[in-house]
Amino acid sequence: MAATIRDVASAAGVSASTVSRAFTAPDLVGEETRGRVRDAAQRLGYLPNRQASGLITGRTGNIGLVVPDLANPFYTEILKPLQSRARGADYELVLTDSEEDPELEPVLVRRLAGQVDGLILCSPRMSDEQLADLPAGLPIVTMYREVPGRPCVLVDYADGMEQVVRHLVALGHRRIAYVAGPRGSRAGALRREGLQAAIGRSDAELVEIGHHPPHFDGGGAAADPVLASGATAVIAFNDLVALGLLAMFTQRGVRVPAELSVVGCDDVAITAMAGVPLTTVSVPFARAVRNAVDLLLATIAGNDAAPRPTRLPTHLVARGSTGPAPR
Amino acid sequence: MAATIRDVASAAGVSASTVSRAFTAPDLVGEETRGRVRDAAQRLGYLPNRQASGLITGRTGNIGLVVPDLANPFYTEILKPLQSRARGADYELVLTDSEEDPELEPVLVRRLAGQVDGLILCSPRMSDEQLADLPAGLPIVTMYREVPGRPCVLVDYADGMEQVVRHLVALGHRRIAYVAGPRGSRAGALRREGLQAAIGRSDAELVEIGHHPPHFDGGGAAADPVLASGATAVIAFNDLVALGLLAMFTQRGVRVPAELSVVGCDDVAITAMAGVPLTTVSVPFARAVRNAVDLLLATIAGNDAAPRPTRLPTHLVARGSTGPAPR
DNA sequence: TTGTAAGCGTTATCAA
DNA sequence: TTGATAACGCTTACAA
Repeated sequence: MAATIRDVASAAGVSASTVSRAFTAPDLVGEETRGRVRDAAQRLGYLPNRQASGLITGRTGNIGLVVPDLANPFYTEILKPLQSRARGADYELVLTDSEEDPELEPVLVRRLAGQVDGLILCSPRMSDEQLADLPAGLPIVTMYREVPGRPCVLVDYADGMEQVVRHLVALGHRRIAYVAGPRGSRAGALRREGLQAAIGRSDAELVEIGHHPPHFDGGGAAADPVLASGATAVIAFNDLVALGLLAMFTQRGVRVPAELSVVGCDDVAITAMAGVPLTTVSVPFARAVRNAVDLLLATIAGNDAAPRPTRLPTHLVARGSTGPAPR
Repeated sequence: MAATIRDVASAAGVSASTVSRAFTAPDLVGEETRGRVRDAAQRLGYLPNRQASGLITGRTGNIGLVVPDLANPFYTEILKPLQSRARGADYELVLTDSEEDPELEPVLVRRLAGQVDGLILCSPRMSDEQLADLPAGLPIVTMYREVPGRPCVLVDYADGMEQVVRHLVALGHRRIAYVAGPRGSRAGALRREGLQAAIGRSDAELVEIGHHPPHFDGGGAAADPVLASGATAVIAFNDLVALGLLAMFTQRGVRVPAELSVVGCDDVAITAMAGVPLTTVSVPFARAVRNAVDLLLATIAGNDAAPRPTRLPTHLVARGSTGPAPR
């Protein structure tokens, strides 16, 4: 059995309370005593039992993450920085996949509620009502979704789209296709708005190709409609769709970017590894997740700052998939 | 505040123990009573406090996962099936990145020990001694690494390499290059052994290109040596390296597979999305992780089966990056 | 079938 | 600066 606080106490010849204090409030303990306690603990391999301390302090030492789909690189991209920052603050990370199911999400949140000190909801799919109905006392930070009264971290997709349009127009493109993502997507709505606004300010025109699944195959399915549209450039909902387009264009013998330019969105790690390196809108994943964790920790600590959402800039990364419009 | 077992008890007009039993051993409770308790619990939104029950049962309801690098798709690939299976068994998943640090791993394991009922160690980097020194009472299953006395899930890389060699030889390749991974890699050792054995049985020869980092950039760096080697086919340590090779070959104007065939290893999701779809050795990720979870749950339950490691088959997936050897 | 009471390992309060 | 003691919310003998 693992050593308990009492084992350490008797080994060090002090009471359990002193051992407890030696770890949680060292300055309340005499220097010499503290040394003895530390030694005894070391010798016995004592580690405080988090369940027991949590029972009384009400803290678990865990933070939870809920994402719609762990198979989507967009969501796994944040894992490394998130885990790292959590550990830095001495928290463990509890991971949950909501299977893109809006109804499952609130259930998962409630289930996790007792086992974490706070939650990061990444692109939650649940309705605004469900989001508002979440236990008020539970610290929650959302990413990529705005929730009134809760801290959230957003990225400026609209501006990213503006940059894309400027880039394409500068290259001479005047007819630009857009492959939309799933119908209900909030991120999609933001991108489209930004896109339409930017197009409106330019002398180019936008051809909407319609909604497609946000995966590689979705891009494959959209390729022929894009070719039929007569556009010289296409902007995809996200990088995976762009990669799907790219693959199908190759299959059709359409050269990128000589005949057609392709732009993705998000800049997940693999975009740079594609056959034709993808021009895309870069989301500052590491920064976003750092912000989210910091906001969450502040909320857990009771510093209810951040009434305004944090909005992070995006920027265009021009790689090999875009070039001058063909004449 | 969240409702406690006492709140439910008084709401249902029974004692706390009855409420407890109604959830943990329903058949010990009268039907009518059970109904009243359930109703009251529902009404109050009661969820048992895991810390409190864990304190007495000694269970946490968590299983931990330790991986070397959360930014590596090879490790994120298992997340979805792992999380899913864990949830199916009513466990939460606690995620940890060991930063490829052999010394950090045992520390993390010990830290997690108190907070999980068992651990899955994915490709642990620590030494055999450190592995053997881990707390004996802690249920642990390793993936991709054999540990005497512990259940582990392995995949048959040697046979995968055998299949690759047969495939390439059948296509007429007689001079085959191998780009090795990091020097200490155990997976690499297995692959190389299988490779050498298979080459030995064939009439082809193997050109070893030397050790490279197991990432996209490692592949880029290996590309020129491969070209200089005169090989007509190259097998890479893993898919990322293969993708790096592919990209650099494209840059050098070398056509794949017309002039050179390329083979990866693992079949992470992105291989099928590369510009030239990659021929690779497929690791049955979902099956492997299901096995690992099942072994872990059995070990937690005290069914110390599985003295023998589970060894899963791999299979070659021939895609577009391999073709007949040039004359 | 149900209730009473003890105790899991810790922290917090209070007194010394 | 330290120690007794009472919680925290739950499960589990044991008794009824």
